[in-house]
Amino acid sequence: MKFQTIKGTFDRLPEDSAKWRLVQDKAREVLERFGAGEIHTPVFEDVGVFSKAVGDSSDIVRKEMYTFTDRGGRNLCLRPEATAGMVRAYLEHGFASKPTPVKFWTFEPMFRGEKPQRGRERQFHQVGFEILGLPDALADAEIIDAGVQLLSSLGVKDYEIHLGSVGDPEDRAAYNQYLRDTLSPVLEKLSKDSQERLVLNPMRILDSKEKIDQALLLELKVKPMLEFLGAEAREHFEAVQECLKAWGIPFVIDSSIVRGLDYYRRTAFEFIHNSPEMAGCSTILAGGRYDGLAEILGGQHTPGVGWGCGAERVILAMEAEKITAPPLEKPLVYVIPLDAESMLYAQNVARAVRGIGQALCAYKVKGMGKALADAEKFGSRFAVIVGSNERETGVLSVRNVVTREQESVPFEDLVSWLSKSMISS
RNA sequence: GUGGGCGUAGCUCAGUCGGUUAGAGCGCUGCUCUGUGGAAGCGGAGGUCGCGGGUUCAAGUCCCGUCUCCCACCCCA
Repeated sequence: MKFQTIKGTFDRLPEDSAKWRLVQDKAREVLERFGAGEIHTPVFEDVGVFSKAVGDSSDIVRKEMYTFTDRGGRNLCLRPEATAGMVRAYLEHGFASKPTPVKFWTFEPMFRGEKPQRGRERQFHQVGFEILGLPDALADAEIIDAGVQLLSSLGVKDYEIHLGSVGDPEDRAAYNQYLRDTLSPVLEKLSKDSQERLVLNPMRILDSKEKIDQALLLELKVKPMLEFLGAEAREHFEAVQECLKAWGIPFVIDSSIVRGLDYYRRTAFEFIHNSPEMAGCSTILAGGRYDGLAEILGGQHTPGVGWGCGAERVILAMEAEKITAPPLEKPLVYVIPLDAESMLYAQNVARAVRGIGQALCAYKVKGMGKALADAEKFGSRFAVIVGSNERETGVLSVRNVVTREQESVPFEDLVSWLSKSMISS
């Protein structure tokens, strides 16, 4: 084979479509009930939209973005995440003058040059939901509720909501300073990765997988971020929890939640799936608050909260929980021409049926047995047999593929006959 | 980006100690078979044994490199 999909990408085949369609349909249904409008931003944008929003120090910008220059010399990139583009669109189209809040939902591919693994592709797909214009904790809670509703509508149950807060920028700065002050004296005792983290992003040391790091954190009794929240951030964090409790949404406080994207403020959360098959890709939905992002993009201050939900991962989670999607529509009829002379007539039958449903017609004349077997292989409900008798009389032989009952139906009555049988079954 | 595992037909897999023309089942397809069911029988198509080099009289098999996918990291949805 000369060509194949490039690393980290995959073909989504017809046999995969039922699950994908379910995810997309439920996202639309659930999120539009929250009042979200469907939005689609371009897959490529000015690289600045993401490098500014996500942060130059983030791994996504530093080593995972697909950037390129077009023929006009423009510096572009394939979008690595959804939020920045949606905020850019919000600003560009003057959504600030629309009633507040503005809610967007989307379902789009994202691109990151990561090393592929299960549940981790270079082109992956996210459902996104954003609420723009509301600084209130109520919006944070609502957006988490929307995530819960989406997963519940898909039948996904075996997960936990981890809730944390990264505070306001000054809280985070103070905490990072605290970490540097506390850990610098013992720099040599940290793992090599964490020594780098201490310079670049000290908070990442907290969720290091290295035992020596964790032991050291314990030994030094390093305080969690949550103890550094300012009064307002703390109040906000507690208000979010109050809402969730009031709505009976279970969650666990997780002070180790660290965002890879710099624009997050205050609330940060992750929905983490429990099944062992999801090890390594257990975060199926994640998000938080990003007040300040609009200003970074050159707009006026616009608070916002949102999340992204990885479609590939949710589908893996559904498979782990043995959830199946409803099958896609099967052919209503399979038309069988019995001789070469009936071919056109048979096609006419199929064309008529397509007014109300899916119709297939055989392209070759085969033995009756083979043809009926084909009707079943294609999954059709009825086989319509067209031979010389049928052509001469205009009365078709319609056979139920499952029950094998057969009756004669005049061509002109076929569509209404089929409609009736669809209702009665 | 680092470390490890895998790779033979569309799918699931066999292939001995390195030995002649690389096999099976399923699937696809043709015929037996021009008016009623998935059968059966007999055929056919489909492979650069992931790719490239090396060792050897001889490589699917041994060695090296490389790519993919998978696993653990990094990181993330």
